[in-house]
Amino acid sequence: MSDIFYDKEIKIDKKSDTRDLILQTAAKLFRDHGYSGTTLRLIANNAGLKAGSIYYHFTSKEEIVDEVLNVGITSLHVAVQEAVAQAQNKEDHREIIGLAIKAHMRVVFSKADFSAANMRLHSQLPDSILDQETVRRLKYGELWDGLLLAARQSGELRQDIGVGFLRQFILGAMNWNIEWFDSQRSSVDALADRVVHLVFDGVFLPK
Amino acid sequence: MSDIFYDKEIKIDKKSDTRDLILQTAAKLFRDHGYSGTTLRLIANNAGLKAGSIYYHFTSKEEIVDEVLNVGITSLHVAVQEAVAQAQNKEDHREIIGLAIKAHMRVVFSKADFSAANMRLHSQLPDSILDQETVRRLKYGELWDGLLLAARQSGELRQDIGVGFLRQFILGAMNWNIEWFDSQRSSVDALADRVVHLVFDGVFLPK
Amino acid sequence: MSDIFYDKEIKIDKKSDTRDLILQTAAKLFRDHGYSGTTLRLIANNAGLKAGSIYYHFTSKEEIVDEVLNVGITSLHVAVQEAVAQAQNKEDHREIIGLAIKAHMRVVFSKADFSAANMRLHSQLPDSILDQETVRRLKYGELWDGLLLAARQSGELRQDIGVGFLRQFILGAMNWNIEWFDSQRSSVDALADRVVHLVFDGVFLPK
Amino acid sequence: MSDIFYDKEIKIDKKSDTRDLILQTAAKLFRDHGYSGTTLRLIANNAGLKAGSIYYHFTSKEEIVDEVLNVGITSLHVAVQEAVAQAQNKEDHREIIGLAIKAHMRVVFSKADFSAANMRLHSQLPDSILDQETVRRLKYGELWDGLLLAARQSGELRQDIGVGFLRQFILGAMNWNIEWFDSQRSSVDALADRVVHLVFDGVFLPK
DNA sequence: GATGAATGAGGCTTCATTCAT
DNA sequence: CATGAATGAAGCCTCATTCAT
Repeated sequence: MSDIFYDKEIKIDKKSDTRDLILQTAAKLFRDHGYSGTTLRLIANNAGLKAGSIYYHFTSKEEIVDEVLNVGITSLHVAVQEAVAQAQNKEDHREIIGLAIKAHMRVVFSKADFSAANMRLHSQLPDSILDQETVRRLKYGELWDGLLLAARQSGELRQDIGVGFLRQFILGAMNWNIEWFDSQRSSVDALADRVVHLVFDGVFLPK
Repeated sequence: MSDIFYDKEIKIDKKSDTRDLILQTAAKLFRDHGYSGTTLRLIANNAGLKAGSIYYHFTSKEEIVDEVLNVGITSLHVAVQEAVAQAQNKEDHREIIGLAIKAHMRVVFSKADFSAANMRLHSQLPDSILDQETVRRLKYGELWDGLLLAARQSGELRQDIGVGFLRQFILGAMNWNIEWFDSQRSSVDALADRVVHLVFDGVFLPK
Repeated sequence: MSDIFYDKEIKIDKKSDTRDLILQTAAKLFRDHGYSGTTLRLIANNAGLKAGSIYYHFTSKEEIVDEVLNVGITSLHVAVQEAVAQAQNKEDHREIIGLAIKAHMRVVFSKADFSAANMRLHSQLPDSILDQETVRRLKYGELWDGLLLAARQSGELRQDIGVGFLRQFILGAMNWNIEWFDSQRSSVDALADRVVHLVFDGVFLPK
Repeated sequence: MSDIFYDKEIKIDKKSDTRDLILQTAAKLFRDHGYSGTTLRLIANNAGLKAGSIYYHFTSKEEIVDEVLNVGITSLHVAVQEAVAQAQNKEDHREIIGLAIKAHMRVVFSKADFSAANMRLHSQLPDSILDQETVRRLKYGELWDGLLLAARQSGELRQDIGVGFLRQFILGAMNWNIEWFDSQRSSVDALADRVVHLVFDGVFLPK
């Protein structure tokens, strides 16, 4: 995906327009129909092409998923990293982690669907892709673990539950929304605020 | 699924043994490989049959998924209902909802995989099945909404967030574990305890 | 190929009829159109099937070629071996090798086309098959080398040319006929007699 | 093929360099992979072009094969004719035919592969090409028949076998070597000498 | 009840070919 | 001259499904 982060240039690369279009289309379809449920014909038709034409841009279906997954997790990684960097100097871990959650959720619900596809496809992937994807996921996990560890050491975070489990809890609270939330009709930012609130303080009022 | 809940009857129906075996096998495979990724031949072979034989017991692949999904959500519904019933007279909403969470999670990780399949398959279903499944899901949601509404009205629950959203938050916290938790190696009950803890009180200590 | 050598039984194996039919059809087509030029659809149609049905009997196109090649070279090996065995006690190497040549040619032009396919396909095979086929060919070559070595040691054979080259010369003289000879219109035995004659004594009269 | 025989002209046609390159590349690939096994993309890549570019020089794949075949048989025809011409005045038919055989073999193993491709491709050709190619082959056959007829009438050649069959025997002895002989590692001239020897006098010593 | 055998539809992929640039 | 990009047809193969046995 060559132009997902560009800001000013109107067109960096005319040539890769179709390639990017295929990726965007594929991401959306993968997100909605799963790996096997997304056929190349489906991708092609939705991108205004014939199935065979895809092979001018990609060598296989697997190459497409792999790139979709990669863009998805990379977008998340970069966005969370940037969000965190802005609040790095502060010592308020609630704020840092809150910004991370909001960044993650904003990306997951952004137009391209890459990140949503990534979060959803994992269990359906063919073995040939799983390995690379797992590595990328681990790295993203480490980013979160760093944040959580710092917060824990500062004493603000609950101590009785392991960092790994805390990370999974937060991921679940964020990603499950893909299953039901309609970002066309409601504000993702408002959703993210509520997620932050519940993740931080729970559903029950303190006694 | 004809015999998943019976206790005392020694055999309801000898004939349906194979049918149940097919369903159990299918549930596990659906859970792991998704809808399109699970072929009838795969189900048949794993059940010790040939593909054609399945059609003596079911009329189509869709009938199989539909029943798997139905058993899955029904098991959840029944289990949660029973768990709640035992604590119904008490006024402690923390306990009631805690029991509900544990019941849900125990079923999701139970051997048969029906409930896990249900939670995972939703996005990959063909349209022909979606409607019935959506109805069943709604009913299960209402069960939870009842619990949450009572707790909210009692004043124990956070008031500033809608019941529907609270439900989704809890579902996310419970179901995401399917994606990573290995129930062969760790205790589901211990996992459930931590989920209850975090869902109730959040990851941060009260200030 | 399960029944290529049976004599009396009318049907050994009803089940493998289709399988054998596919092989026979494939052999003929491979012989005439080469490896890539022979499509599964072509094989299927000529065998009265639809393309997909072939996969009930074989797992891939390569499995089909491999078996065709195997039957082809095995038929040759067995036929030549038997022919030689009958004249083994004699010391007349002209007769032994003459019988070998006639046996090879009779098999190459027999109805099934397996041997003809084998002789022709070699250069077009995918790498995945080449290895096994090469092994089989080498064994067949060794059979001939044995015959030629014996004849050479007896003093009857020309000494100034290596056995390996003699073998290739004889193979060429026999197999080239596949390219032009029409076994429907002329006698293969008469052809074989002339081949024996020329191979043994050359085209020029002794001076 | 526009410049395969020129000696003196420095450049007939600069433009046709690429055309010739394509033909040379195609000849080699056709020889090794057969007709269907040789794709235009393969030819293009090996010639340092993109597939589409070939269509500036040729109107179709068939035109390419046709020209490759034509160059192949023409090279043979010319080479044999020239070889024979030099010895025409002599009455020694052994020498004349020996020179013809050596000329044929030298061309078949020469770098360009056109003749080798011709000898090998025959059985895999699409109908649309077969007719023209057959005509060319017949003419080449007549050249040989002339030589053989003269030798036969002089009494030197074996009389009991038809000229047509003698021709096929000699062609087989020459062409089969394409299947196994590695001209990079051994001398084609030495090979040709042995072929001449065996073709003329056979594998057995005269009794 | 179950299986062997077959099929039509459709999946991923390759190919010869076209054509605007 | 050459290429980038696309296409329709076809290639190999898999799948849900059928049905006689």
